[in-house]
Amino acid sequence: MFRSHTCGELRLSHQGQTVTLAGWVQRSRDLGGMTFLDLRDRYGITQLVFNMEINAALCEQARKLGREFVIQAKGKVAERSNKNNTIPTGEIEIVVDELIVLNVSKTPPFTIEDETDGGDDLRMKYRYLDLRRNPVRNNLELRHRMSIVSRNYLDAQGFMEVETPYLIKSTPEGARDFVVPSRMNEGQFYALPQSPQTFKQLLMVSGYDRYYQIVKCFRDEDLRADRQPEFTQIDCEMAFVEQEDILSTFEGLVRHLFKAVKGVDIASLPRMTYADAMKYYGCDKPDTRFEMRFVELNDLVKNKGFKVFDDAGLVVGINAAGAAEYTRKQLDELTDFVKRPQIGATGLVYCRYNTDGTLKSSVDKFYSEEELKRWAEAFGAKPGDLILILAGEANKTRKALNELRLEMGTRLGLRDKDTYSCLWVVDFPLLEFNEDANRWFAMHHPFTSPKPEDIALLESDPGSVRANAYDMVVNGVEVGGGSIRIHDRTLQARMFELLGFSPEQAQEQFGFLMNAFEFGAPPHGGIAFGFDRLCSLFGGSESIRDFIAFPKNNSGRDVMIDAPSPIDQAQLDELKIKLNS
RNA sequence: GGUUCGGUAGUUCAGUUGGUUAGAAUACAGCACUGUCACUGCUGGGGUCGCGGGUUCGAGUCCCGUCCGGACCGCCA
Repeated sequence: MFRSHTCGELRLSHQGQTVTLAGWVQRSRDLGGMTFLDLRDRYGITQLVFNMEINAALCEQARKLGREFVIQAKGKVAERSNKNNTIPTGEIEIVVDELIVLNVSKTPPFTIEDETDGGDDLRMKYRYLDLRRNPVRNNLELRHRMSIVSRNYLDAQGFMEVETPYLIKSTPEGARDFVVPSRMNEGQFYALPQSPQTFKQLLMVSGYDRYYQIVKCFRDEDLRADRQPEFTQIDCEMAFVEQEDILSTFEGLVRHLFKAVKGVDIASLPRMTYADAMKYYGCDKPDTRFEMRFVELNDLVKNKGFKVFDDAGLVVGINAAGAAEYTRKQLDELTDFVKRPQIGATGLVYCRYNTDGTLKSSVDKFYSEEELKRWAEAFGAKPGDLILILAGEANKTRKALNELRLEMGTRLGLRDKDTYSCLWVVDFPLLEFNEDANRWFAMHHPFTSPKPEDIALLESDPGSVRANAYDMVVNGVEVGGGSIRIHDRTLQARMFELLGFSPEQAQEQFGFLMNAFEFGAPPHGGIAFGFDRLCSLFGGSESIRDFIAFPKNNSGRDVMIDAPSPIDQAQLDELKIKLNS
């Protein structure tokens, strides 16, 4: 062994012991007559000391060591005369009498410190150096804990981890597939799974009635801070269950994770229907750390001569409690915020409830103080509050107000990252109509079952059919989602028909699943959690990249290994692939 | 596909109305220093101002294009 101890474990109780440590040179402090050297590994930092009077040659050797040299040092644990109570090993140091350089290092392009001087770009290029830094390592350690705790919980609940293939079949629904050419089957391609969806359903048919897998999934879509082309899911499926069984089982998982990893007790998760989420928060993943619910004003504001409101499909607002002191400048900022093309509102109406009880609005030319008072009542506003109102086409306006609500929540400090508000959003629509393609698409996926009481509507009004589908939302982040599946071949075939598949196409794409359903498929359903997102949420970060050892950048590139990259003509030839550019 | 912000020393950044030899901090190298722990002090080296074109007597600075990176919209069953 290269070491008897790690750099994080020696204490005063080890005083006098001869130890051998190995690690990286964090920093040296050369005082002339003596040299101090901080030795670092995954576990901590231990100070080595070299003294010119005791061993001049060794001291000279130590002075030559550069940052990130890998060394092995043997010596005696000694009590420090000047202790450093900022680190756990600060009471001791190693009086070194043998020093071996295991490897030299070039000067790293950025400092390997908690507060590094390196920018994101550079740190990604040298990710293996970035991973030496404490903040990044802590994130990966958190991820490790999360995966262990999840596995233990699911194992204790009788779930069995089964691996499913990565080289599978491309399917038309959903995200764009990553494809892999098959050398042995000329002109044919595998696809990487967007999720193990069909396989886990087949496992239910096989009788593995509690399945899980912590598994990579692949979607070839544009990226975001919380989206990578390859990401990890905690993928689960259960047989002989109803929606309620799934919700309680996986509510249990998340509460257990919060308790075991963060020491946080989470109350039983409230439920909100999709319809309510859209009506009161303007999105299907509301951040419920704060209220500020939407209040619709159509009845109060129409036909008073204000054209913007009269012409609007929906007039809806929020009450920013305690924000009445907002200045003209701040209100203009908010107006600019909602008018940005990404948000798309045409303007912002405010109504300030002054602390003296008077009301002041940007539209008080059209509305009397009496009417404004009624607005305030509708919002439950109190003196000192600020009402913000948007108007326009209903869906667009809700979406814009959702952004404004989140912005106000941030500005008013209502989105503390150490506060957790979890809920289930349930009763999602089964289908949504896509104008461009002029057909219905499954909102969750084509295997999601409709609510039994809504099945008749499939024929008359497909858009109003609710699904047995649910999302878990924490602090405005969709951390997981799932559904009760269709296990009946006839209903599944009807779904494919609604989605515009001919029976032949359905058979070709999903025949394996529908055929399986003819051999005794049990009722089943499941859920998948976005593991990277869950980790970033627990770690208090917006970006999932911080919790992935080797992430991709905004354009899906790995800048460290420089992938993707062209391949040799010989490889293309072997695959019978001809590039047309 | 679109919007927006950025690219200047190894690194993080500053750089005035377009005007002298492009600066600071940090890192690095050298010297001095026996209790430091962001050691300290002194000295030094270090620049294709992303790239290409244009305007101008003169461009890091203005214009056009392009490449790279970040955030976002579309997209993400």
